[in-house]
Amino acid sequence: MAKNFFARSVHDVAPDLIGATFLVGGVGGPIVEVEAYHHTDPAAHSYGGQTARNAVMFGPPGHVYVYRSYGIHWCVNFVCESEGSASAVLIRALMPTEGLAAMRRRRGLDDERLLCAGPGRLCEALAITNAHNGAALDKAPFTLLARTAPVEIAAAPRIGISKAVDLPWRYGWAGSQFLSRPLRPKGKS
DNA sequence: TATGAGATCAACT
DNA sequence: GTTGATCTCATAC
Repeated sequence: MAKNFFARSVHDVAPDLIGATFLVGGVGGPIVEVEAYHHTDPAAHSYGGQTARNAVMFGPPGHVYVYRSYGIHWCVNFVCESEGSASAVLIRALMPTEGLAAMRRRRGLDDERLLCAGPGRLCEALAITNAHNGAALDKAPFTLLARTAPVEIAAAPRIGISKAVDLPWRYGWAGSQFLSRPLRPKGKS
């Protein structure tokens, strides 16, 4: 995947990541769910300026920002358009297709649908830790392949945040069985 | 099925 | 000292 893929607005990059194949050490699959964050967004880590934790978000695009959430989980972001804007895309879920045995072993689960349905789960399945923080996406152990077929993308409000809750900056593969939550913003079945 | 609390740590105030 | 871009398990309908 071209490096300048990430040298664009998060709102262009985020939808384009849906359907792109993300592998760590050959383990992973097509991304089905992401969320966009940039520094003008009160819910973003980069909101309010650079700190020790979010320094990677202020660095060059095409890199990985990893942080610990709730003391337990790791979450991965892809850094975008760094030109003073410090934005990133949170990878929330993907469809497990490569290295299923490794993912099942790491997660201690059989249910394919739950292997990568959520940021913390995804990181555990792909063995992502803060050791990867700041690493470049175009180098080992990472592999990122642009989607080859068009996909139906839906936007919805983000999850698990307390600020800017209504901003529809969560993007997902419509109808996928591997989302952390169904995408329909309103209404039920 | 639905709701609620606990786990556990690094960064921030 | 407080707070999360979360997940899992237990208990209650």
